[in-house]
Amino acid sequence: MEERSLPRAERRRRTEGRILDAARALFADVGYERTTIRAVAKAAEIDPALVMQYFGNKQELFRQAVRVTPVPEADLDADELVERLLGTINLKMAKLPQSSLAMMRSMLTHPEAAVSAREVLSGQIDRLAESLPAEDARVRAALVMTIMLGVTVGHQLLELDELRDLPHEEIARVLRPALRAITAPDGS
Amino acid sequence: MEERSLPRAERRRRTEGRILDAARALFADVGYERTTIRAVAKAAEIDPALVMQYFGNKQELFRQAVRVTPVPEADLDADELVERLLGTINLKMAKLPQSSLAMMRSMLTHPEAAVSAREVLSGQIDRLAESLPAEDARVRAALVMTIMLGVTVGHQLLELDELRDLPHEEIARVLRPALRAITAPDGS
DNA sequence: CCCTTCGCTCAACGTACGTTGACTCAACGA
DNA sequence: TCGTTGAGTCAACGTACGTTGAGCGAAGGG
Repeated sequence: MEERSLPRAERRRRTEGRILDAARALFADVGYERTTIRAVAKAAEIDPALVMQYFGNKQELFRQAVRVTPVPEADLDADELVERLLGTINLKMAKLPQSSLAMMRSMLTHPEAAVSAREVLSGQIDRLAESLPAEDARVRAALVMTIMLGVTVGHQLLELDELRDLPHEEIARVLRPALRAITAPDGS
Repeated sequence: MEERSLPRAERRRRTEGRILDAARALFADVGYERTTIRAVAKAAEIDPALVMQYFGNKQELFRQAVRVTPVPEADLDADELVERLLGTINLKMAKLPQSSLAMMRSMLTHPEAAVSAREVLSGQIDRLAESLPAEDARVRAALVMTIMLGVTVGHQLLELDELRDLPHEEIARVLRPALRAITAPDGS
């Protein structure tokens, strides 16, 4: 399959994909403000104006780039959810999805990214809180999620030397008792 | 003491103070990129050009605004350090220093803020690691600090509903066992 | 084969920003 | 009192950005 003269639909799909990939990479690396339409276009090897034709404006490009398809999960108990969370750190070592990194990178400085981040976190807090017995379940669930947020930020975005090249099992091993201490108040 | 006609030195001091206060507030609220010299000047009720005369450029203004005077602390053991950390959450309820919030708000999108954040965190990780017995002290210290980072981000910057108006004692109460689980590996 | 559709480029507009240089005027020192 | 210093203002420059509209050329349908 040569580069030129593909069916129109296919050609459109590929171009849109290249734009989204380039946008995700840049949003994840430098955040919303420092990512320019021009830079996205150059990375996707097209003209800046084409980005506008595809997505209308920068805001909408960001929206599409970070759109995360929520994975419907079966009912899990607290311990299983904690393991699932610790597993996402694993994922992170091999790179958390660019869309998530893009959202996290921008959540402190771009209002709409902040809204998305709050929504995603609240959703996960709700799900975790449901499987916690304590009456302060929401507080505990929120703290678990902010802990994961902080570790991910330090590890993936700030790239702290102390965590950078650490086998994910070790992070999980040290973190597990801490999360358990929150999810299982007085020893389960 | 009237507003006009103060001694020159005093007048200079006050103007510089107003600029720095305005800059800190804006950097803390919207981050480095969205904070404009013009907005800082308007908040300080002066001309934008005066900001340049005082600080040279935006980068240097940010540097001065977030400059944190590190408090030299006595030697503390791990438990005392954890309590100290939990206490800073207390401080946060009554507002963490604007300079710290400004740095945190910008750390994911402004390279120099990221460097500062890493330095501050590394310093605290070092200090905490010294008072931890385990051989993986640095990893444990790093995780404790990223946990505090995440809770602070969720609480102060993202302002998650679940944490927003929560008495700091409650956060500390739930968080304490988790931090202890990391600093005191197999029960101290 | 021709007309339409459409992916794509090119050149440009308007704006907001950081930054600069010339200027004003009151405080200051002799 | 007079010349100098320095705080503060004003108008403007250059630039980078998001965004737009006209146009080109190949694909697609009749």
